[in-house]
Amino acid sequence: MARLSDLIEDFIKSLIEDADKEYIEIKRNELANIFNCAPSQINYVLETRFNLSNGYIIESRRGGGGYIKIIKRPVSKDWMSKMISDIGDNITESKGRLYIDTLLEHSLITGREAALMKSVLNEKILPVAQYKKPILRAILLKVMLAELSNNLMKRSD
Amino acid sequence: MARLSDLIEDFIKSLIEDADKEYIEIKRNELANIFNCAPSQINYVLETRFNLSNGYIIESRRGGGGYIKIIKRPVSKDWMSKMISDIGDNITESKGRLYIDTLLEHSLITGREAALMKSVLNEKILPVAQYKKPILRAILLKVMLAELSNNLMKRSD
DNA sequence: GTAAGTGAAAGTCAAAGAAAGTCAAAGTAA
DNA sequence: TTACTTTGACTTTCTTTGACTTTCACTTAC
Repeated sequence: MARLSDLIEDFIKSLIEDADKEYIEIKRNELANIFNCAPSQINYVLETRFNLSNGYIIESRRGGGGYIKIIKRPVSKDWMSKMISDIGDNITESKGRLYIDTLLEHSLITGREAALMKSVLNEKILPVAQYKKPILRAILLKVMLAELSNNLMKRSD
Repeated sequence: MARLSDLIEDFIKSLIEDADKEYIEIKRNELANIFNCAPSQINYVLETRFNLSNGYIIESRRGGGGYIKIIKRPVSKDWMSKMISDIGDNITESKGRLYIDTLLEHSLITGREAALMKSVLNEKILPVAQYKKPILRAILLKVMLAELSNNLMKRSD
């Protein structure tokens, strides 16, 4: 018996397939209704199947007219995607800067974008325990790369 | 299903676009009538979408011949430092996005920079305890704003 | 002319409504 | 047993509505 979560996962993936955008928007309650399950089941599927390391970014809003937006990072063989998988679960500030410099050298980002990206990797500013900084930094860097990757894709087919 | 507030927001923004001044004047009741909503809905939109940190100033007068004047105020670098002190020690994702949208609207940053900045604020990706997210977010946003402000300084005069 | 009254605005605030989020307990499968 | 799923009660956030208040320009009474 297929798991409900798997069915929902497939359903969402087919929605993304069919969309001509790189993202879809759903209503949590509607979806829960279709599958006749608790709304929080949807959150579970999103957390386990559509997280960053699976190549997705989730954005949402509560209240009237609320929504959940599921953004798929293009999985191609380009620089960006490779970098993202290269980075792994943790990274030092200096290594992070190297990645950013590489993008800059190849003119994939502007100087200001590079500066912006480096600013958040700054060891000094991250308000978490020392040992967690490389982890947080890796996540921040990856989410920025994912965003850029989306953005570059849009631009030049 | 677009939110009423968003429709009203867009409507007001297009009015400002079309005007050749940096402000427009509306009648609250007329506008409420166009959108078939409670007049106080207009106040809600003004408070949430056209406030100071969004780069707008509201002036109004009650009584017969009353009006609401919405002024789009030119935003510049020194304004960014004001933003930074406005933010305080913690901020929600949606408020953070508003700050970024303001910079974009006033052409201080590019769309890609905005996307980059927003990606880092994403509630879902921050790998810290729930209650710490607004704190981390505030730090990240402020450091990015500081970087930008620095960058803008260098560039023009 | 001034004061009081009148109606036409806009303002305030709190309650109701509409989503989504969280968390932990209970259920299942490997 | 252990890890993964499902469920549901409760919370938080954002929006919409409406009753009530305040302010202002204009009349009317004196």
